Amino acid sequence: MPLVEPAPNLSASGPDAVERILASAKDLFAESGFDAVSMNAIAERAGVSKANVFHHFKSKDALYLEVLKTACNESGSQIDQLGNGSGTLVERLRDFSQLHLANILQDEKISRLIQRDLLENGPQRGKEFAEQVFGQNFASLVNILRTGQKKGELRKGIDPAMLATLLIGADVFFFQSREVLRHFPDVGFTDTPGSYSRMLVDILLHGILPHP
Amino acid sequence: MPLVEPAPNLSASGPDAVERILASAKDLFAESGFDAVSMNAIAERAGVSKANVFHHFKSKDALYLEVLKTACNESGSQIDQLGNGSGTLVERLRDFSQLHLANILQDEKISRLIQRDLLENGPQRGKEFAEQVFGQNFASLVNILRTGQKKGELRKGIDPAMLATLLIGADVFFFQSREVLRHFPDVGFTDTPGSYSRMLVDILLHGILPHP
DNA sequence: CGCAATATTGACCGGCCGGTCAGTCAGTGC
DNA sequence: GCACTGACTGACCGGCCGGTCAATATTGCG
Repeated sequence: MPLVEPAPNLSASGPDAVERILASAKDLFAESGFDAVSMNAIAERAGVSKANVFHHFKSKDALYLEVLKTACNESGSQIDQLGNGSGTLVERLRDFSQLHLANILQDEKISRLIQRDLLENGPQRGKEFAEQVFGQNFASLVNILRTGQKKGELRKGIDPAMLATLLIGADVFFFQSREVLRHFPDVGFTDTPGSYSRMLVDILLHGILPHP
Repeated sequence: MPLVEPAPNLSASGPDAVERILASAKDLFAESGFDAVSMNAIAERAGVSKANVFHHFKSKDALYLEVLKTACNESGSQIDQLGNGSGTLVERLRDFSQLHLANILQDEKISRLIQRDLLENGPQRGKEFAEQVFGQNFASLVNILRTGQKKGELRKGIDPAMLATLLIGADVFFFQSREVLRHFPDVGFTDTPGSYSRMLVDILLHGILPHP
């Protein structure tokens, strides 16, 4: 694919070469995917020679995995504050929804990278992500919901895992489909994630039927 | 006389070579993405020579666009029945949710293909898809919701476009995240899309708070 | 049948790919 | 000065890439 890249924003000097290589690789992999990015391109963007990239990372796969690993760590540490929330379940849901969407949008590159990797590496990678990256966060979200449900703050018929899936899925879908949604004349929330999040929680809390 | 090719599931004879090429390309592009698939691989899978592929399609891009075009047509014609639904808005929502998810899951390849293309071709492709593929379906879904709202079947504060986004997004997220969700011990609906769909509509209709 | 149009092919091209290698260079301890 | 180390480089490799082409098989039609 052509995909002309803009000016290589990473100049030759600056942080360590290794960091520059990792940053370039993250950007390029997130933009265009593993196969579409050449080691040459990564080296050029980082301002080093291709051979130097191979000096620091023993193969393209190793570099990719390193990029993915750091991306996952960054992504994972973001939502740790989730458990700290106090107040009613409703308040915590509002906070979570807002914070979660903001985190996704904040580092687009990481989100795209993970999304792309899941798409390309199928079920096996799905399992790895589930167990090593998202598992804890999802489980703790489910636990919060389940506790709230036992205290009567949540309707009995609700499956907490289903609700958690919906909360996360709505944000992920918003992120990845923004460029499509933007062109639907009926959609007015593409550029105001805050209002999207508010409407989401409102619907989840009260439903869409009249006379709540 | 092309002797019988060993492994590929599409043997040499059968439908026209063009159709075999399109089918192979669709499978491979959906599996691995544009850049990761070589014309040689497509040709082998289709049981023809690479040169023959170039005889029928003037370039790799042209072949890809053709695949995408047919995939979009298939995908688009599926949801046409949406407008036919009669009965209350609630019934129509149930039907739509069930049908929509089933359609996504039915031809996984098409879904993956479109998802991948949106990821790789950015905003420009997003606009094309919005205008040429999904626009009508989305607009008609929004119209159904808006009409129901005017008749009082839908709470007043609800944004119909938001609800439509949520309906579609929940299904899309379910499809693309199944391989992750499957490994969360709390999640029990990964292999029963019907129950997912039911729970989704239930939450959307009645909300999650007690005493509806 | 003959004959043109089409379908199909293997051989081939320049170019880029991931990766290797011999070697340069700056720093450091002795 | 000297030996050693690790960062770094340009040149190079075999192999595959998308794409071309002349030649051949196959078909359809008068």
